[in-house]
Amino acid sequence: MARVKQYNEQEVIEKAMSLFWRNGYENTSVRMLEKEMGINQFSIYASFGSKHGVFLESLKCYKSKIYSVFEKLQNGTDGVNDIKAFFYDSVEMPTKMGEFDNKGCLLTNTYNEFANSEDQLIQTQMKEFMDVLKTVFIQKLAVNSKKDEATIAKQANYLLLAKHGLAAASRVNNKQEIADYIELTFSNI
Amino acid sequence: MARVKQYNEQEVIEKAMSLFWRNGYENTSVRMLEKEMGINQFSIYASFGSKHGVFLESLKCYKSKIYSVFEKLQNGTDGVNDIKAFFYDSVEMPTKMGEFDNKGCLLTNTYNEFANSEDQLIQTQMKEFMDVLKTVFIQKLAVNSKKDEATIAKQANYLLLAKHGLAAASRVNNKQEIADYIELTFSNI
DNA sequence: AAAATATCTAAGCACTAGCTTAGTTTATGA
DNA sequence: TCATAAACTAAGCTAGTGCTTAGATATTTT
Repeated sequence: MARVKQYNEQEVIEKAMSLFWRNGYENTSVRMLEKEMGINQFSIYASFGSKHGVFLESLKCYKSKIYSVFEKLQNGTDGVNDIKAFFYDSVEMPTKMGEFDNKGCLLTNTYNEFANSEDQLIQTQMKEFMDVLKTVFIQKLAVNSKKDEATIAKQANYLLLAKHGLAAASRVNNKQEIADYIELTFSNI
Repeated sequence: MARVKQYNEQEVIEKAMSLFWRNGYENTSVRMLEKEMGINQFSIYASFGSKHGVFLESLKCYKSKIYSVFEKLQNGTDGVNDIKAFFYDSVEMPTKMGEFDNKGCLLTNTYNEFANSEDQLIQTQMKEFMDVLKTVFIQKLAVNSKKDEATIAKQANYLLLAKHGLAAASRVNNKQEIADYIELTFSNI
């Protein structure tokens, strides 16, 4: 060994995540990452290989941050109400994480931004995330319910799309409008 | 007068609109516009001033194309069902217009893409569009209904956000999923 | 037919993107 | 103590961006 790294990779990735969350992937340049992460481009490429690599690590970092929220959803015993609480949690997450300028959920934002992209890696990760979410929704919808499978499937799809809409909305609309939206969304279930 | 234009501005704008619709504003370059419109960059700038100018004309062109759908919504006499039909029409519009690769509504896509932008002109146009839509929704919700104003306002907001979600969804989901989403969206209105 | 002038072509402008590299600095192990 | 090797700095690379311009081409009016 020789000279030692003057930065902590976990720390700089958190800063990168915050920037990607604020601006999305395409609207974040490596020069911006440089400033935000507080390290030189050389160090970025030495540690993460590419802008894409930084983004993948940022997604990983985000997932670990929201794990508690997702865990709460999974461990809940209140069926559909757990999903509703999850919607509220998703919207409030940025504030709770101290990311006051960030809007919506980084994963859902990414899902939307990469919807028409050819980036298979991100596409696959996002599809996995959505599939897991859908499975949990289906489980929750089945709790204490006499709904048939087809109805549950429809409602799960509905909630998944509503979650997309929420991500788009939380970038534009105010808290009250979002609350109204969530309440009406679940009044249909 | 001297030499005469070898292209029709209306025709080339329709091609530009199609490209912007497919890719969004940022992901469409002037070189791509050149190829799609079939004219040189000089001609693009001579006719429309800037990429931004081409985009504004494309939005105008799109608005005129969807006028019939919007007219149908306004002239309908079936209250909420007119809005529901409008949702279906919006999703099916690209297909009906022969734009099989295009997804969602160009205006809603633009609204989402420019949500966090500093482009005042586009922002204003989009806000106007959304305000008009909201006003119509409110009118429709009041038809043959005893709902109070507050309920109508909430439902109008809800439907506006649902329309956003639909635009995002129509870029990813299939016809059946979208139909399920629309049906559930209106099931409690 | 020729002068006038608008249109078209293609090259190039300044700038930013993601990424690389030559050369310097600094902590380490012998 | 000093060669070694990793980390760092800063400059630069290629390719792509929106936009401009010099010069060739074509159509119209006199």
